[in-house]
Amino acid sequence: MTTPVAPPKDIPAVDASTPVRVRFCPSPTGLPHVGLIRTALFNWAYARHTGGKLIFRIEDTDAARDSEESYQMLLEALRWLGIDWDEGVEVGGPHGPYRQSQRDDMYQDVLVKLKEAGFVYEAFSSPEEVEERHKAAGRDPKLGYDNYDRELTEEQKEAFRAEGREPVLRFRMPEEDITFTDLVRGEITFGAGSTPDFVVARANGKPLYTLVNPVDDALMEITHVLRGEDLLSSTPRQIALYRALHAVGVASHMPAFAHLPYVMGEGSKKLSKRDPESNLFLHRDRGFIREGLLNYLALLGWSLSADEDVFTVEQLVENFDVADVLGNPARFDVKKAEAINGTHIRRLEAQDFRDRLVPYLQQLELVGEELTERQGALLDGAAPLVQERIALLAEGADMMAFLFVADEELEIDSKAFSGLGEKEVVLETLDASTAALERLGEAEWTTEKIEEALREALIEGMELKPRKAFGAVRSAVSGRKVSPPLFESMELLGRGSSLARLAHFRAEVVARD
RNA sequence: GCCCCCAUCGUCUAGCGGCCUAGGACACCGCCCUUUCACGGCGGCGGCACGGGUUCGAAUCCCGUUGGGGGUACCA
Repeated sequence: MTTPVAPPKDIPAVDASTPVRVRFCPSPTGLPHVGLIRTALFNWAYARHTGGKLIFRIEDTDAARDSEESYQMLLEALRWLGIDWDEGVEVGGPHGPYRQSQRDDMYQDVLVKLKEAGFVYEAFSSPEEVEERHKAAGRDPKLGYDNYDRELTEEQKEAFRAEGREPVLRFRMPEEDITFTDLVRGEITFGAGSTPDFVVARANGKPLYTLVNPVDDALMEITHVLRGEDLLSSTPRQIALYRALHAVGVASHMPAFAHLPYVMGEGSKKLSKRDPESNLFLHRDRGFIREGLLNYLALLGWSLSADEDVFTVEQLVENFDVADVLGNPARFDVKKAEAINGTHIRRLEAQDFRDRLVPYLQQLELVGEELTERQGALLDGAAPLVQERIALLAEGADMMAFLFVADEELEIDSKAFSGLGEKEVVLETLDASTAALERLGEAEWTTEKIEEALREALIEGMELKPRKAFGAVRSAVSGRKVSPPLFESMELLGRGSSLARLAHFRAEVVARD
C-alpha cells in the first residue's frame, strides 16, 4: 500500500457544451413515491430539453429492503407517465448491467484500486467503541466516526483480526474545505473536518451506496446529478470520492450537482411513505390522468411562467431548465393537483376521454372486460356530459354509474329524498312528470321533447321552481341529488327505464316518513 | 451538539435594485350564467418572518436573529 494521500482537486468539470447524461437511480423499496417520481420527471425533462440521455439504474444494494415487486412498480409508474429512458434496465446500453446487485465485480475492482492508492483503509472500530472514545475524551458521543483507524499499523490490524474482527473499508476524507456549485442553490461549502471518514464497504465485503452511487455515475459518465435534497449533505463525500476515482482512472470528470427540494405533506414534514398521498398509484386510481399529474408534479419547485399553471408535457420539455428550479420545499396540495387535472381532463379529445373512463367503470364493476353495444352507446352519450364537471376520472365513472345499473338495482341515496319540498308536492310532481312523459312515444323520447314536456307540466302547470321540480325527477332517475344534465340522461336511459324509475321512486317516497 | 439547506398571500409560485400602491394559480367568499353539480365570467379576502446594514432607491444584495427542514448508519 502506498502512502495515504489526498486525491488531487483538479479534475475536469462539465460545462454548457458537455452532452447531458442524467440518471434516475431509485432503490426499489416500497411504493413509488410522488417525490421520487418528481425527481425522475425533472431528470427526464432536463435530458429531453437538452437533447441528452436519461439513464435508469436500480440501486439494489440493500438486499434486506429491496424487492422485485417494488422494482416492477417503478417500471409501471414511469411507463404510465410516459417517462422513458435511453439506457438502463429493460432497455440495456453500453454501461450495463444497470442493477447494482449485478455489478459487484466492478465494485470490487474499484475497491482494490482505491485501497492500493491509499484512499480507503481498513477500520476495525465498532460504533460502540467510537462512542466510548468520544465519551472518554469528553466529546459529544454523537459526533460520528473519529478516524481512529486511519493510521493503524500492520501489527495492530493483525491483532484485531486475531480477535476475529472483520474490517469495514473507510474512505479517507481530505482535510480541506469542499466547495461546489449546486445548480439550484449556488455555491455551497462544507468545512474541513465536518465530514468524517465514511464506510464504503461492509465487513462482509459488500459495497455500500456511498461507493456504488458515485462509482456508477462515473462509469456511466453521468454529467449532471439531479437528486433529492436529502442527499445534499452527502455531496462532500461524493466529491472527495470522485476525486479519488479520477486519480485511479475510474472517473473522467466531476459531474455537476443539483439538489431538488423536498415534496412536503401536511404541516412542515416531508411527505412520508406512510402518507397515502405519497403513493403515485393512489392518484392514478382516483382518476388522475398522466397529463394532469405530470403537470402538477412539475409545478413542485418549477414554473413555466408568471401566469400559466397549466401546460403540456411538450411545453415542459421545451422550457425546463434545472437552473430554474427553486430551492424551497413544496407542499403537495391535493386540491390544486385535482384542479389542474380537471383542466387537463377538459382538454382531452372526446373519444380519448371516453376511452379513459372505461377502466374506472370496470373498477366499479359497472361494465365487464368488454363493453356491450348498449354500454358503449351509454358511455358515448354520457362521457361528454361529465367531462366538463369532474376533476378525476373516478368521479366521472361514479357520476354516470346510474346509467349502467338495472332499474331495480338502482340505489337511491338517502340525501336524494331531502330538499325536495312537501311530500304531497313531491308526489304530485312525480305524477305530473309521469303523465307528461307517458304522452311521449318512443320516437319522441329526445332531450328536447323531454325538457319541453317536463317544463310544461311542472314549471308552467304546477308553477314550481325548476330546482324543486326537476330535483324530484333527478332523484328518481339517478338516485342522487347531483347528476349529469337530467334531460340528456333520461334520453340515454330510455323511456321504459325512466318511467320505471319514476314509479319506483314514487313508491319509495310514499313508504318514507 | 455540530454541519448543511430553506424563508413572497392558507398553499404553489412570478419577482433576479427602480416596471411592485408585489402579479398569477389553487382554496375560500360574493355575484352572474343555470334543470342539480360542475364549467365559464366578474369581483373580493389575503403575503415580502424580524432586525441591522449597502444604495438616491431593496421583496430583490450583505450580515445577524428567529423559524422550518435535512444530515450526522456496516440505509439509500
